[in-house]
Amino acid sequence: MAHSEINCIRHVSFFSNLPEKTLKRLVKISRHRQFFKKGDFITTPADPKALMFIDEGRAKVYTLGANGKEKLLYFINAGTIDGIENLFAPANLPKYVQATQDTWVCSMQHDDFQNLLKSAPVLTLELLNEIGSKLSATEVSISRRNLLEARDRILAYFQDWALEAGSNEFDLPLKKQEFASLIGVSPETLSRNLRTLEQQGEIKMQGKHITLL
DNA sequence: CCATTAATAGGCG
DNA sequence: CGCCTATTAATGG
Repeated sequence: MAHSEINCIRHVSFFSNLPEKTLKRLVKISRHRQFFKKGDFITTPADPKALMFIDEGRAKVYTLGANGKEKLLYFINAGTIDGIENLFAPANLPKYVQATQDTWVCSMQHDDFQNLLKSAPVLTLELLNEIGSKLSATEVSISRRNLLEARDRILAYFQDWALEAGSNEFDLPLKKQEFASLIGVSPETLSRNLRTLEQQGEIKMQGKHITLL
């Protein structure tokens, strides 16, 4: 199926409610369907990218910890955007975005985007809302890492995913390895905690299929 | 199938 | 809890 530039923009929840006129202007300043194969870096500290969104595929966003190990920050999936924060602070923490499967991204240059913001108040408002929700998501993530024990961090994520799935049963949306990195713990520790949780009757687990009890 | 990657187990600091 | 290593499971070609 051919790539529709306007639909590509519209699929981004952040943009979907904008008037047609604004969408067209967004299309105009966008670079479309840039391909990255699995494992490719979409963004590195040396090559920071503009505001971008995933048209198709999936990528992980991470920084490096003191020991050089990667610390997973979050995933970006089809229809989500990333890089908003760069509009305000060009140089922030070293960030890597790496495709975890074949991925197509569309992107915009910050300058172009900012110019557009000046003449599109609705877009500006949407942008603020997006930033707000991202900020609170980040706060949740940080507080979980700092305040909760590994065991409770795991359960916190499980509860989120159960809510998303609308069921007590769901599949892990990532590899356990990646989950471990996300909650700031080694794969071994995650594995041990999962086993403990199972023994305590908190969860049931068959591979990636989790049941919250 | 074989080869590679992911997950688990156990020992130890 | 992290790091290391061994073993087993899952995955991909």
